[in-house]
Amino acid sequence: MDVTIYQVAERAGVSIATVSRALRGTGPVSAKTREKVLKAVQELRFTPSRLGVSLAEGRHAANGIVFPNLSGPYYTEVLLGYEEVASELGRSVVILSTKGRPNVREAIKELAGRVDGLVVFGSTAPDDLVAELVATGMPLVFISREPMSGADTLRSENVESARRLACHLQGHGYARFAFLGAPHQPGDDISQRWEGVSAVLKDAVEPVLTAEYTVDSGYEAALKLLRGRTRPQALICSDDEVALGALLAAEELGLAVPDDLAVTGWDDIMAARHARPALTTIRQPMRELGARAARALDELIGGVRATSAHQTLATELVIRKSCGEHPQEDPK
Amino acid sequence: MDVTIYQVAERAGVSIATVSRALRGTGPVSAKTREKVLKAVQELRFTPSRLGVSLAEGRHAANGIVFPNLSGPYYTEVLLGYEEVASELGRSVVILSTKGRPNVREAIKELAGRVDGLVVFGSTAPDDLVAELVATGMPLVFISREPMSGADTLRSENVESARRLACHLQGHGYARFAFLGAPHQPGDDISQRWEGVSAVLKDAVEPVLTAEYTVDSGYEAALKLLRGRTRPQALICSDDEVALGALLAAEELGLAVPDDLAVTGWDDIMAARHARPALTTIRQPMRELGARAARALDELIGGVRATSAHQTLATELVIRKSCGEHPQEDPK
DNA sequence: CGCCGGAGTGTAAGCGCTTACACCACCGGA
DNA sequence: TCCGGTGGTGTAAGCGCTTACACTCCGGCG
Repeated sequence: MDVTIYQVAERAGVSIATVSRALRGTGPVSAKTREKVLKAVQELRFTPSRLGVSLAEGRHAANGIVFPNLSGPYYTEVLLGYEEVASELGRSVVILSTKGRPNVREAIKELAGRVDGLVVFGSTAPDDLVAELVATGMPLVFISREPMSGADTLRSENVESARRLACHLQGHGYARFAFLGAPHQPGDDISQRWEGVSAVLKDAVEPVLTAEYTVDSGYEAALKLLRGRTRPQALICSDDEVALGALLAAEELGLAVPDDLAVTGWDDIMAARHARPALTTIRQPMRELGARAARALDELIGGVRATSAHQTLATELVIRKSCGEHPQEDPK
Repeated sequence: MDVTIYQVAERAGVSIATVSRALRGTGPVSAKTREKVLKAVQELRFTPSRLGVSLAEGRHAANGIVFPNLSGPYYTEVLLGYEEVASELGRSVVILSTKGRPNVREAIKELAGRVDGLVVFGSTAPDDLVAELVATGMPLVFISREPMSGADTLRSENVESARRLACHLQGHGYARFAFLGAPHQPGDDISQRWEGVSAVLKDAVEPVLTAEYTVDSGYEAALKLLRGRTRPQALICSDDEVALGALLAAEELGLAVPDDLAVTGWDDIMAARHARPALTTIRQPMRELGARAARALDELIGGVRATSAHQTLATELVIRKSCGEHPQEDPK
């Protein structure tokens, strides 16, 4: 910007303190003076410098968020919910995508330096960096990470949801299952999903790795798997994108879904509804996740705790065509 | 943050000027002194305050971007390309979504106050606000807005692409068309697409309004249209989401796509590929759009113009199943 | 032997605000 | 009439940096 509070003060014939008070409504200012100030502000098109304000106030009035990428709808939706609430609370949001970035540590620290608090997706920051951040005392919310002290955590429910899904598939009468997902770390969403699925299906389910959580890697993995001798009857995919890839693979191999093969996803992204057959999947409240993160951060920053430090949000099983035609209702 | 340059200076037994010089590499510092400073920095875990640096340097090292929402993949992809390049250039990105926000003007001004430059999607800011922003002299890049002076503009090609699509459909032998799109303003993407389509198809195409650019409104509009007496043979949709809605409507009415009805989209979002029939559509280089915006802004801020102030990016016609089985090749 | 110039460092003036504190009227009550 | 308040305002001290400028050594040169 250009025009400063000094110019306004001079034009209005008052001191800068008075201008500040008139503008922010702190402290008493006579009606006449206020008017003069406002007039000068108008004429000069004065906007207080954010930098000056922040430096003096000692706060950025901004929040950060760190996510791996935005290609799928998952992070996007969370981000959207986050931005909406953050800006309701008067905070701008600064984003950082770590995908394909060489210097994640630096970038995250840099980001931390320009915000009052940070939301971090579990998968994006290595443990030691997390510890370092926590040590600084900065308000922090982690999404999909194991509860820890020194920071809030937030995630949607996985284990029980996975159980429900597995039971539902069992109800269809399938006996051989595969679980398609990239290598996962202890405590992340995927490993929780696996935990739920394998608890129900026991030996009947086999874990299969994919390279990533993308359509292409889902396609590759499914292709390989389905060409094998003992083809599973149902593919439980760790997310919708992998499932879409599996659908593509099945199509290519001439397998009918769901008659020859059932496929399920996770997240209920947009394409899940439009795929044919439409994907049976588990809907995560992604927007809500973002919104809660923003609120939790705000409380952390403000120092008033109204909500719990560690939240788990409920999910919903969305039954469409890809798991079979006549589902018997979920037994449990 | 907590520890300041003064503490570092004291611990290292030097002045703050020397600390600053040692850290930034401006001005001469003896090896011994540098070492002392770095040691103190380590021990104290000092990180320069972004606010202090910015205030002194007179720059934010941050860019803003204003978009309507993130629900579709279009803005998301642009954002992603933007963030990637911006951060390569050493700039953070601050986002602002205008969807459903009451005080857009204030929000945009506030955003403008915390960045060095702004990317704005054409549809989000009213003309007078645009003028106001331009008047401030702030570096500005508008996406999908008519070229103007005082700011860069960037968009992907529409008119010729629309022509190509229309010709392709004509090649299928269709004679009655409808163009599905929300009310558009002069100069925006949709009106350019309509321009291209109607230039080729003339009276054979009828414009049909949708409430928004969403699956639901596409569905509604298509349902109404397809129930009418003279059903069009091909639906040219203004974007993929509308087209997906149209697909749903056709399915509900028992119309086979593409045998009974051809449908096309625009953007080539993820779901376009996975819909069945897969959508014929026009692929925009969304990521590239964002990347270019970031670079243009950087040049604007730096004052070095390497690229043109007004760019138009080429698109690609992606032919899939939804427009018909045996396309004769595009005549033009 | 006196000077010049450059390396190395410190001092202090900003950058644009907020706000504690001091100050000055002026009013009403004793 | 005097005094304690209080509304209204200015002064100045930060907030955490960067950097122009001044200063001090020293080595090298004439």
